[in-house]
Amino acid sequence: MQNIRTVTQNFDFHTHQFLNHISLDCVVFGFHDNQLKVLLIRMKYTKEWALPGGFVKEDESLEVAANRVLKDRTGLDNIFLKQFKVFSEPQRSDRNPAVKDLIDSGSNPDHEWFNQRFISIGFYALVDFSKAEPTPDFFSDLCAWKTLDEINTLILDHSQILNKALETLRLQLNYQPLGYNLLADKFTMPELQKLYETILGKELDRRNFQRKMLSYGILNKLQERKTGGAHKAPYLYEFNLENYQKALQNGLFGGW
Amino acid sequence: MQNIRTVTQNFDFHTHQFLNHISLDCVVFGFHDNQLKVLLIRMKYTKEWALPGGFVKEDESLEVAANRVLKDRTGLDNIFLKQFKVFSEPQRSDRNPAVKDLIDSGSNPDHEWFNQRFISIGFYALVDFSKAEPTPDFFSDLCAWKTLDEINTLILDHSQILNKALETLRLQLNYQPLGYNLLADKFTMPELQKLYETILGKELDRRNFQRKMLSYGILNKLQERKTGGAHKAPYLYEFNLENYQKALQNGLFGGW
DNA sequence: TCAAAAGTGTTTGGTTTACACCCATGA
DNA sequence: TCATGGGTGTAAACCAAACACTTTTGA
Repeated sequence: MQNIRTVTQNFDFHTHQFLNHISLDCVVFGFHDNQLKVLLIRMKYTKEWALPGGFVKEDESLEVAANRVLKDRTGLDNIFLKQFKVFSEPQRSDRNPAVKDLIDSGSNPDHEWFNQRFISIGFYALVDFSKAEPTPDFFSDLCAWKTLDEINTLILDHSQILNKALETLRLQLNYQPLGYNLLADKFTMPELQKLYETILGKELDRRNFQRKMLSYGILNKLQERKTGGAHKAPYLYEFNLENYQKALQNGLFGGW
Repeated sequence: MQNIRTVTQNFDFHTHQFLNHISLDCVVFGFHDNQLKVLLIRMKYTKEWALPGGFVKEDESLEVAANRVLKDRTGLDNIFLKQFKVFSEPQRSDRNPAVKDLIDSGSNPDHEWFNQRFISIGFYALVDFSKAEPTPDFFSDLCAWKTLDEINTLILDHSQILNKALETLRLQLNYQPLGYNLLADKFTMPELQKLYETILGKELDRRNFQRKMLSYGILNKLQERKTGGAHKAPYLYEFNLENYQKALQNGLFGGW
């Protein structure tokens, strides 16, 4: 197995002037094939899976840093993202012994950087699956979408971070424009419903869902239909963003 | 005006081993005289008002640190507290020039500590007003409850932090045991209603409020009444904590 | 004794739920 | 041609909003 120096040879954290002790991790959600997906990276040498993350430069806010990280991982600008929790257990960033050896081995000038204690700010991000181009970072050899049931162990406390993000998504469903940011510009009612069902983890009545959604006045029904499916062609809709934002101020009430 | 050395003479941040760049600020809410109150401290020399806050020791999680800070400010243990947002604008902890002079003056060994960039994790806390004993910290000469309309300018971005806490409180009203933590063990229905009205910033119908609250099954009606008021003596209630917690899992729905 | 606060109940109208029928499409 | 998914409609149950009357209390 290669020395970690190879891994970090072009990445001197001290000269890059990142703030000590502070990292951020992003739970990037996408929606494809009627399934919720999460963007993960695979570490180069240990082949462990992890959430994409990064550090904060001296002149960046957390939000700017997270946008930079996400731009690197997806190629997208202006991604919708929200802080949801800071993970700060003192032992949370302790690596397991094998990985620690890897980091400490040789005369890697950055091993102290990695072995310091980090608190990590968790962000969740919503992206249009079809527009993102998953790109690994310097420490990973792969960046890919995974459905929730494809995800097993993640490094450190990343599983916990992911779970908290999911819980947050569920709670914020009526307060954040999740549909707008996760779906393509034009989408069908069944697609929107599947998104809701996936996030909520339960099935909803097709007809009542449609009635309620339309009653909010946040959708524009298009004349166009989505063809190519194996059955009756459903209408396409787009969000009326102005009304959507306004409606979210008070929450889309009624409970699902 | 005294040298800042006097202020920090017993408080060497380097030997106390706090993490660099990380601070926390607490918005402590209490409810008294049918009004929502916030705990503030007054800085010793500048007499500016601020949110109580602190720093994180090397072996503490944020939550442990926040509990320590709150124990110091109120004398209470096991306070209900929640992170709500990290404030991380690069310039947010820049002091105004006059205060900066104060900190830099003399050969104060800690002035570098104060002049570094901090990101601050915002916590809101809910306490039983009657049990808290406001106590200033090393940098303040006064710690006191303030109603919202008594609060003018706060230092740094503390006004922004306070506003965000209030917004969070409003959004979490149906998901967190606000009543349980803000009211005394026994309380009247009108008191509970006033709490809701204060947080929501609008009036509610007395009769509908009572019916809905009782329908949740989270209150135990006591035989006791609260005497001493100028009018008909209202019944006292207490929370059925088990049912309350259970009900909050799904949110107390219906919207107010 | 009376104004103000508190306890209790009813009517009304809207919303949610549950369910049925018809249409379109590719296998 | 038929199984499947999609569009649209309706009756019943439920819940929330608006509102009235009575009781208790200290000033």
